[in-house]
Amino acid sequence: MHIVVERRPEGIALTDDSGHQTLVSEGDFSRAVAVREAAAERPRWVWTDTAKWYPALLAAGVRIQRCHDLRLVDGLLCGIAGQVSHHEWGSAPRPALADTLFDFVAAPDAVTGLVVGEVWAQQRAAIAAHPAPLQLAVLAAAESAGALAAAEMQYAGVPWSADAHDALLTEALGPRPASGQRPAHLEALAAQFDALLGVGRVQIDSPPELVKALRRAGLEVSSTRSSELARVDHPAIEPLLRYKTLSRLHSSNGWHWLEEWVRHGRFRPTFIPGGVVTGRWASAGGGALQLPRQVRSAVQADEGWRLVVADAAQLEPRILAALSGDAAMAQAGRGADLYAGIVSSGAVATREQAKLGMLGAMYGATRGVSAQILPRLARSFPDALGFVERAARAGERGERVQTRLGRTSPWPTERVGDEAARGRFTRNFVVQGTAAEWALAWLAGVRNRLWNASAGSLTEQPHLVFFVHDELVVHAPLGRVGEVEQALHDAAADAARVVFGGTSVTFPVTVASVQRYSDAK
DNA sequence: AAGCCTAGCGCC
DNA sequence: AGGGCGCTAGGCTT
Repeated sequence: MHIVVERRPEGIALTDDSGHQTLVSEGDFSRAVAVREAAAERPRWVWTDTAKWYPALLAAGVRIQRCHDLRLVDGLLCGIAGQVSHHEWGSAPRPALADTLFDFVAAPDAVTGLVVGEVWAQQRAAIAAHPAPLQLAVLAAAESAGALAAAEMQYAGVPWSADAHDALLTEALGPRPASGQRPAHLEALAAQFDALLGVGRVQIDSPPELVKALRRAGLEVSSTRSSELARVDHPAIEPLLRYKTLSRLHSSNGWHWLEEWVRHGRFRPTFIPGGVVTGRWASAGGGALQLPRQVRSAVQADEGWRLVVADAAQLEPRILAALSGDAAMAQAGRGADLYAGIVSSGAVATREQAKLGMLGAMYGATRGVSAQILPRLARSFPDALGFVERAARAGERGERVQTRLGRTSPWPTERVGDEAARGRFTRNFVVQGTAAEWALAWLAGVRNRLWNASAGSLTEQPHLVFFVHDELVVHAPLGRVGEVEQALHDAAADAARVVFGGTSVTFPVTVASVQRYSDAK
């Protein structure tokens, strides 16, 4: 079922696939479709799937402040129960659920007894029955708020200068070639590589052929990975590595990408809340969460606007400090740079060691420099390191682990012999997943503050345009940059309270207001 | 031709 | 090195 939403002078018109039409006022629309919580002043829309319904509403100029997304909460609850959902939320939804938005509008009196009402009641009961109902309710609300923000960000789009993008491509690759042709700079590098390697023409784009050619030239390589090639001492390697970097730019974010994904000065990726098992978002279309630094100078605010770019500093180690209640690590994080604080504590000698060691602790490093540093960190921060160790042991025993707000890791696969891998996964899950919760709370807090400060069209006000795990970008009119910066700081402080219910760990965010994304850091 | 897999690399 | 992703190209199978 697809519903077309149109805003008209007399109200909001909804038309379904069969041409059946309903007309409601904006106020009635909200009241009819939303299930109003008894104690809440603001209506909360309860619907099957934000990603399915909200885009049409946004296109019609309707903004929704709060919702409960049945699909996403179903995912949370099924994850906790260790089960697979019996609902069909995908492309072929169960008719009774898929049609409910329209049913609510068409029959606003019949609130009780409708399927959406039933599923919602079941979900509320399941949350209430959970050992930590308050945390889980927060998670459900945050997940749902994220879904609203995701749809709004796609609607608004990332402001993108196609001219600047084209210019940087031309600078790096040479003029745009005819379709299917290799850009001049790539052509030159490939020729240079062939000449220096001296074994004839090499199919440089084919890893197996490339390995064979390198070995023919007497180089001991087992792959074409850049990190392995970089260790090889041969004059042909430098142009090869340069070729690989530029070829990557060309194929992943070149002219073809630009034509495919940027329209009318906006890049509109689909954000997928909860798309990753840990609760992180995924994306689809244009590789939004892998936007290379190389092209970020093409992300440019509109005339008279700014990009307010905010980044949570050392989010994951701070999350670990709060999760574990490690007072020494909380102390190390009192300043703007937690890694510098670890150095000041005397645990390690350099910031690089602090960073490497903490990443190793959270990812489960077993070898190399990172693993060597671990014992020293464990002496200085036994609670933090003990916390991830316990999560790892649980995973190795085949158990599941939880984030702070209750998102639960999946049951491990049956394969024998992968205990160590399971331990690394659960070790990281608790930190990455709780960091995702903090970021979601931050995002929702920023969104609420922007909402409360604005009326009217979404894109005429300061609005979120981009979110990558621990970083937010708001597109804001020049005159409102100050309040947006404040909102980003305030929401970060709130997020710590929302997720941890109070912690001595601080979560500083760096904020930069810039014309181009690339100028943010 | 379409779908799946792997290698490799971009991001956090 | 070690966690989580998406995407592209090449190369395979169907």
